[in-house]
Amino acid sequence: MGITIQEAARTSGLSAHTLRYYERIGLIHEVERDAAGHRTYAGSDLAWLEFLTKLRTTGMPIADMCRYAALRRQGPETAAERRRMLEVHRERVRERIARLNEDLAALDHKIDSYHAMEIT
Amino acid sequence: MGITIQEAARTSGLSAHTLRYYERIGLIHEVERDAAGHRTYAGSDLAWLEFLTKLRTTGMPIADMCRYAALRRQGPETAAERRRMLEVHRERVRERIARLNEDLAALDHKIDSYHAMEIT
DNA sequence: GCTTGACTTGGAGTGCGCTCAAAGGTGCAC
DNA sequence: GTGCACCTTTGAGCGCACTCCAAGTCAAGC
Repeated sequence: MGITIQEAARTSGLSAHTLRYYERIGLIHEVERDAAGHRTYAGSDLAWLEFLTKLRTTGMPIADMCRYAALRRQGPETAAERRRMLEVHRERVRERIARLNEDLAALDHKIDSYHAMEIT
Repeated sequence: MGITIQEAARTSGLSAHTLRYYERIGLIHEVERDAAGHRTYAGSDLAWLEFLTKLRTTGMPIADMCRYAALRRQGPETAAERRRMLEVHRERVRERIARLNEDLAALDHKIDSYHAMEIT
């Protein structure tokens, strides 16, 4: 029961290096070990990793993710605080998407002007 | 004619440090100097900076921006290549927005589940 | 003339998020 | 039982994009 670090790396899209690093800084809680001392990742670990990578790709700093992970380990009484963290983060993501859309429009405009240059 | 580096910093949203850094690495071409050797930024410099910051905030690496800047200095015969660079970049930006929207939806879902926890 | 303050330079330092190196343990195939 | 692949650890190193420092220049105000 539980998959190796290489399999977990392939599944999560992170490197084995990064998985160990995440555990070291407390982002992932103590992964189970087999008799040889090798890590074996459970389904719950993979689900958590998937959520973590969503936070990462949406730009949450590692430090905030650590804070979230610490709250999660403290138990259900921290649920409201975790929710607030996510809400604040969501707002930032929304702003970033809005900003990206604006800049994308400017980029479109610029590219159009290059096309115009080539035609004339 | 031309504004000081501090004013250019305020206008562009970059720091004076960063403006000098950008010039050093060739992102901005030799800014005019006054009698004292101080930089004086022209309107065209500010327009270029504004465009550069759009490239940055949309995630273009500095190295690519340098390449774009170098092509631009070479003159109009590089227009097609610059356009292609922007088109490639635009595609990446579109993908990133799409990915962010997906992750935003997942975040919404997660926040909803926290709300559900609190109600029950 | 002296202070003040904003500017100049080259090079070193910083923070983030990994990424790798070195040295060693474990278990399976032959 | 030897080789090999794959795992372990601690701690150092890296790439990016700045960011700052030290030492110096210059113009204006008193």
